[in-house]
Amino acid sequence: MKVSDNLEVAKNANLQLNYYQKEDQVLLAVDCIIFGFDKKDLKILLIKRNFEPEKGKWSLIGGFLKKNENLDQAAVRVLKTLTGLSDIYMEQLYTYSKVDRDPGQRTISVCYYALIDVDAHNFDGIQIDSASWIELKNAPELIFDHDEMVQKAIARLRRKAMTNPIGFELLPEKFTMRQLQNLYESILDKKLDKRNFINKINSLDVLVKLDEKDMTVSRKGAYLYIFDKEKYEKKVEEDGFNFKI
Amino acid sequence: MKVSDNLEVAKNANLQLNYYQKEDQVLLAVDCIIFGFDKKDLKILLIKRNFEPEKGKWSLIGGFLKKNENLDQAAVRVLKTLTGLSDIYMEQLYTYSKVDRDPGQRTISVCYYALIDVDAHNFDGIQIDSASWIELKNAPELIFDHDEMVQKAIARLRRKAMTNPIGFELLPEKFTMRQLQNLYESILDKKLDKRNFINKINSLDVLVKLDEKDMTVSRKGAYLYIFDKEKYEKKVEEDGFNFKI
DNA sequence: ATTTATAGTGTTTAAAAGACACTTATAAAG
DNA sequence: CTTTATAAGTGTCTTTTAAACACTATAAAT
Repeated sequence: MKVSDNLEVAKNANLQLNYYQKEDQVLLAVDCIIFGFDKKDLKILLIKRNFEPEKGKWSLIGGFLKKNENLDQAAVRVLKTLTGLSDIYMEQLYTYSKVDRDPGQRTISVCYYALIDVDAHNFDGIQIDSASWIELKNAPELIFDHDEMVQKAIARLRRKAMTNPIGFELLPEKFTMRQLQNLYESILDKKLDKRNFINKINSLDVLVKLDEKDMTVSRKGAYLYIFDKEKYEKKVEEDGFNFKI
Repeated sequence: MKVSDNLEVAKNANLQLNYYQKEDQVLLAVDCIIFGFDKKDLKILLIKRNFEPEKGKWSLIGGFLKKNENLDQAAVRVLKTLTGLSDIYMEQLYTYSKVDRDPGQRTISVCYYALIDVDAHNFDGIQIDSASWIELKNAPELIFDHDEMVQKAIARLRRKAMTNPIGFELLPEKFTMRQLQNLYESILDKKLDKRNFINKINSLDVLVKLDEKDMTVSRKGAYLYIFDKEKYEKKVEEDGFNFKI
């Protein structure tokens, strides 16, 4: 008895239970672009694959959707399993489906991106030795269509960071104006005018300036700020406020 | 011999061929939100399901991904099969995956939206009697998570139409300024100032004003315009031009 | 010739974005 | 203690873009 016959038997028996007959099933992968910001540079977390196919090459982290979870949960699980991190900003990006995108097996990949404050989370939790933070600019070639995914994630991050307060997810809770500006300069990949940037940010009126200073950055030190999420949400709700940089 | 046993045998035999062992497979559906613009109103194409589950209820059109095609191709095929239309603007929107979203069977749905000029395409091609163009504002409740999909599609269309020349996909090749304004008013669901709108559009400098007039709209008649796609693309390439309404 | 319905047309004001340079606070060095 | 070095902090003017606003023009129908 051949494998295919056996599958047919199983399928046919199973189908009595289902409405959608004879449709093809596929493997659903979840791949994650993990962005981190480290003082001056935007980085992504990559791994050197220690399994086939494409063993030894650089890749995004990923996993497979399980029957009893939705995609958001799968993305959270993948991130948690491989980095130990939880309670992280994640967002679905796009679904990739080229027929031969994965030479191992027909696989569709739903891509997510995550934003992490590299400093605040100690990375003892990283479950894989082969994972490294790599500057976006120096990123190596990745397997499959992962480069395409990263490009789309950067475009999304760029757009989204200009219209939503997600940049703060990449910063420590307390940050200086210069850090915030550095972050936006990294995301947009261009220099911004310091005075215009600060005026802009202040006009949004969603930061709280602390008395505390960060003395590591200069002789003079720089005041620390925090993002006032409650205030932001209240403004959105009450005045239809639009975060816009 | 139970079905599950049989499946296990088949699976195990099969796995020698595959890299990714013991991962769950799922059904991948493709659902389409089809937008049409009919003189004054933004509409979507809906069907009354004549099959289980949820037979008799309103739904988006959809189908299932096949082994030998990617998602874009599946979306094109679904649209073609059910409406006879091809060469239509389509774009992937989002992937929906709630565990119990489809009571029939565990199904993940990748959602697309399409933009159609209702007038230009004669709908003799429509393959299903049960399909109807329904004004967005009067749309009935849809099955599963289809309402959520439509909401997201509207949001996407709104954003995208403000920053890309996709609105023209919803209009006849030749259109009046008023039609274009009506379209944007429908998409944004708010009134726009006629003079400001025309000034804005003219400043973009991507329309060609024809000598021809549409005499059906008023005694005076209204000049017809066409979108100059070549000019637009040249501007984008050469000057980094940004379509922005 | 008059009516009627919609097309077509500019200017002024307000708001937002962009360009631009000097002073200040503090720690470290001497 | 004085000097020095370093990045922080701060405002104004100009340009561009968005928004408010109302009358005239055209052609068909009567």
